[in-house]
Amino acid sequence: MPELPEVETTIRGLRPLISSSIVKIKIHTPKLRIFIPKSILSIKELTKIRKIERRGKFIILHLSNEYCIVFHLGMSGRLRVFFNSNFTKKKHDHFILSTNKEQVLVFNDSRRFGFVDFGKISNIYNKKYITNLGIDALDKKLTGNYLFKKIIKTSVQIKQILLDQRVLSGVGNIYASEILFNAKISPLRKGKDLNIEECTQIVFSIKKILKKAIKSGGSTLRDYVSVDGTLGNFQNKFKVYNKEGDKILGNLIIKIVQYGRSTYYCPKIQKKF
DNA sequence: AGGTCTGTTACTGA
DNA sequence: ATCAGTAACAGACC
Repeated sequence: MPELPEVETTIRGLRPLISSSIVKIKIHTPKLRIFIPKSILSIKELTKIRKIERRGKFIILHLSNEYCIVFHLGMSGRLRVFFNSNFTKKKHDHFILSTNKEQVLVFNDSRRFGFVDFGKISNIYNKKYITNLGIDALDKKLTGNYLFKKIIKTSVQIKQILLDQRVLSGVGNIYASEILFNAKISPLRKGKDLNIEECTQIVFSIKKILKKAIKSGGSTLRDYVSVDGTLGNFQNKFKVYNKEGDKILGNLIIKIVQYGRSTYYCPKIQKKF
């Protein structure tokens, strides 16, 4: 589930690490979606964490030496920060970083679809997983006109387009349904059939829903928690996700499968034609 | 026991 | 080249 709001909540929780220095790194499980580079163990003691950046669903810790550590949370990845004295290693704690301020940063990921990467900043920015990213969903440069131009020729359905990180980055399966409900656009509409006004509405809804979700600390399904262990709240504000059979003003919410993923929507409110 | 799940990539065949 | 469908990754949950 970690989509943009959960990743952004995580980043905000990591702020106390800024200007801390790394004193120890421990890899417990090298084999995640990609292997954790062994070179990460060569980080010199007292290298500083300079700043923390989000790109779509990626988290980048910039270090003082032109290197950086990248995290992707996949489906079940979580980053937690503990004080030394409060920390005991748990199941699926794959990567642990300790600082000179008695902080412990822990990457836990039961399904191991996430990853930890490390390298020179310039090399990381040239990696495919970064260069392929479309404009960040919360970037001011994401406009209705951008979306319109990007999808003008495609017959892919809009739900799938929103999940395509190459078009825009940050939206995942849950928020895609919520966004399209908010925009009153059917998930089945094809990209090339959407006009500029509809694209503008969709972009408006993307920003509105994602910002609202960030304010709620993201959504907690199963066991997502933020860096300090607090739960997200936005799942209580879902209008359609996981609401199959519910009614909104008498209109039924249904579940369909698109591209192998579930989509929830209200056909009465989100008309196809 | 079997189906489902929040992300992403790679492969197939049309 | 583009698109839809499927499988893969690995574990938890129902």
